[in-house]
Amino acid sequence: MPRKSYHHGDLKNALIQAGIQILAKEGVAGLSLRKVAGKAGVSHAAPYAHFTDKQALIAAISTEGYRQLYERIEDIIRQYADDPSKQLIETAWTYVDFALTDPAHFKITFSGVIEQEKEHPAFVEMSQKSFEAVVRIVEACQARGVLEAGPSDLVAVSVWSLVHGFASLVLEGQVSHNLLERMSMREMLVFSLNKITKVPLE
Amino acid sequence: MPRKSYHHGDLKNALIQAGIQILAKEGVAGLSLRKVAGKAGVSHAAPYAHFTDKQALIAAISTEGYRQLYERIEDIIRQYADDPSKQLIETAWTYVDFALTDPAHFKITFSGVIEQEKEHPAFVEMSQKSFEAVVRIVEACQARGVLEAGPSDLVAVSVWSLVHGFASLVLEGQVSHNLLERMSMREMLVFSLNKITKVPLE
DNA sequence: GACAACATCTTGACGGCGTCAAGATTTCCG
DNA sequence: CGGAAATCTTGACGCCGTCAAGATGTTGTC
Repeated sequence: MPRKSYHHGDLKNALIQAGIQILAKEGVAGLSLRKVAGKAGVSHAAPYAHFTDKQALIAAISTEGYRQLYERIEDIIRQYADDPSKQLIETAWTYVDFALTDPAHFKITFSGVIEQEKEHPAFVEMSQKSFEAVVRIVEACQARGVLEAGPSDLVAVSVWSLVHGFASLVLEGQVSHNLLERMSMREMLVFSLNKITKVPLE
Repeated sequence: MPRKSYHHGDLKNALIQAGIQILAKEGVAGLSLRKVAGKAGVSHAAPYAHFTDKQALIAAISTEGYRQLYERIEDIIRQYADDPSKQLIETAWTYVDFALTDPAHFKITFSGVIEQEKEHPAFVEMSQKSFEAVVRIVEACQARGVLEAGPSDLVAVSVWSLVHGFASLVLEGQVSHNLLERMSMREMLVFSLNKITKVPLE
């Protein structure tokens, strides 16, 4: 798809999308600036007009991953406005589902591929917004007696740890074949979540 | 430190150790085969006599990370042979401590940097042995009523998820400064662990 | 409407990287 | 002792991230 004009028009977003596609097809190791540029139909150095270096592009791709997660969480909160247990489960599952559906994008977003994250304010902002959404869900669960009382940010760290850890273990294939024959991913996730709730979910 | 003879003698292990040192000083991004070779005092292609490619060296470094963790877990099990609660806490803490002490080595070992892990049997074996050690601790905890009954491998996945997730969040700086002022890492970890035990630990 | 400043993109170059092939050196074993 | 095998070096290849210089298009100003 060649472009008509010398200027691309929306190269920055095109590069981010190209990057996400390359991640899906070739994994984290296959992601290079030159391939991303090629896929967007520009020369190998064109990305430097929009990103200071490769890390900046990775940060943008990660930010987009966080943004997608955040949107889904907000949708779930709205959809189950009066059912905090459901909010908790579905948010946890959407996280694990992200990991299973787009492993490389998940890894680059949530598994510390990005270094010096402090230098990428947009990334920090999206990660904080997502965490705050989890805190809101935790507070709603506490109000209904689904989770024990206590500092909501602290409880949110526990919940977030459990879910992130589970997704990581699944991605790394550390969850044994034996176990997977006995129950589904979702059942295992709910089993784990039930360990930290006062009331059984689902 | 030049070597006397043409042959190195123990180049394979020297390369692994050189890799671990480079990880500590320059992080995951700074790890290259050529630098590892240089640090070991051999030419840039010498590693290929011992590793089929860079992934194989990374797998060996990861296996060594898992081996160190496994040894510490076994020590803890022996040291607290009649106190499963202590085994659980100390094993969890040694995992988080690894992440804090040697972040890059931890990431490369436990955060899915290695691809196609099935092709590296030594790595798979060490990861299974470590998981089985956790299963043993879980079973001991269940026998004492510290953890609820249920399939021990399933409960172990919950515990392992929580601990791995917590370590990852800490490494990525997702645990807020605000929270860290109120309590220590270890207190947060114990707080989370207490959520999944029947009896308070510590 | 001209033109200057600016943003965007191309071209070409550099060193570092993973990898491979060919050959040198040393060790091992019959 | 002598050849086979293991180990290491040298040199090359293409891909990579990055930078500098210049070409091209856009925008704002008088």
